Amino acid sequence: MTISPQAGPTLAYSQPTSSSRRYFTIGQLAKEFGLTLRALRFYEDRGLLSPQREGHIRIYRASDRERLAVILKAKALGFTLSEIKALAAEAPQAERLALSLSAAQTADQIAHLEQQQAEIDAALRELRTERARLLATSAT
Amino acid sequence: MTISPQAGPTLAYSQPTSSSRRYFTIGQLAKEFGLTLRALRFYEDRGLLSPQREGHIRIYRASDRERLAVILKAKALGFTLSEIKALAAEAPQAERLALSLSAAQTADQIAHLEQQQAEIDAALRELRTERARLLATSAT
DNA sequence: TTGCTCCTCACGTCACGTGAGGTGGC
DNA sequence: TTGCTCCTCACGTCACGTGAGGTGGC
Repeated sequence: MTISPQAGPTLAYSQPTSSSRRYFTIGQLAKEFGLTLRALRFYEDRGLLSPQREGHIRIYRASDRERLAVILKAKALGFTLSEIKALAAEAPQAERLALSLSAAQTADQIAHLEQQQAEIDAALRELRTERARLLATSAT
Repeated sequence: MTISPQAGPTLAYSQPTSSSRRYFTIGQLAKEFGLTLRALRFYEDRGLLSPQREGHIRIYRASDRERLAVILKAKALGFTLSEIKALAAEAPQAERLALSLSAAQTADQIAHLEQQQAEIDAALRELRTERARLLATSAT
């Protein structure tokens, strides 16, 4: 969950300890990351993951698992899946599993989230006032 | 944009001054509230508005306009359209254009928004750290 | 045979956006 | 005739949820 220590404009997960296994089923990854099978298949459909196949069955490698971690990290930062796909595509060859964020892109996303934050703050202020009013009224 | 001064668990817009006109076209309401025609038709499709018709053309009355204001107010508080529909249906007969919010519902919505706020706050913290790192790196 | 995990459609949800193709009145 | 506003489909977008119907191996 930490930003990678490498220099340069990249975000990445540090290698988790439990990745000693070489291959993962869709069920294993879903459980580990708290996702549904549908979500994992959807990420594949959107071109964000491309596990190998053994017949019809998906086989995820350690690199797929790392990439998934990066995807979820970026989602937590508020990027859409298509933005994530683009950011991953821009990443330098040596860091195919990371995201490439420029200072400008980072600033854009900050502005975007600050906007949402302001809307939620305004709603919360009103709702708290309203709740106080309701409680005061019912107590009377 | 203020909570109605009436006693009781209701939220409503105060009557705006420009409602001297008795009827409105969809275009007039869209412009006034900063919505698209599609949005207004969509609210109708979801059963939140039911303007009259003159042939095929929608005719909105002052009461429709007030109801729209309530809908947008509730949306700003983070309620979904189906929640808004339910809240409007629960409102007492005499306040058909208002929303009926209980203290419990208000508390639920506050909790919901606080959850979102926490996620956005966490994302913002990371993005600001990352931006600072990017700027420091590029300055070196 | 049951139970578990995996698979591929494919429609549903949320709140609209975006044409396509057409009408009515100044 | 042009321009404006209105209309009804109906598919697209976003990130999946949710069955339906079927397979493979212990």
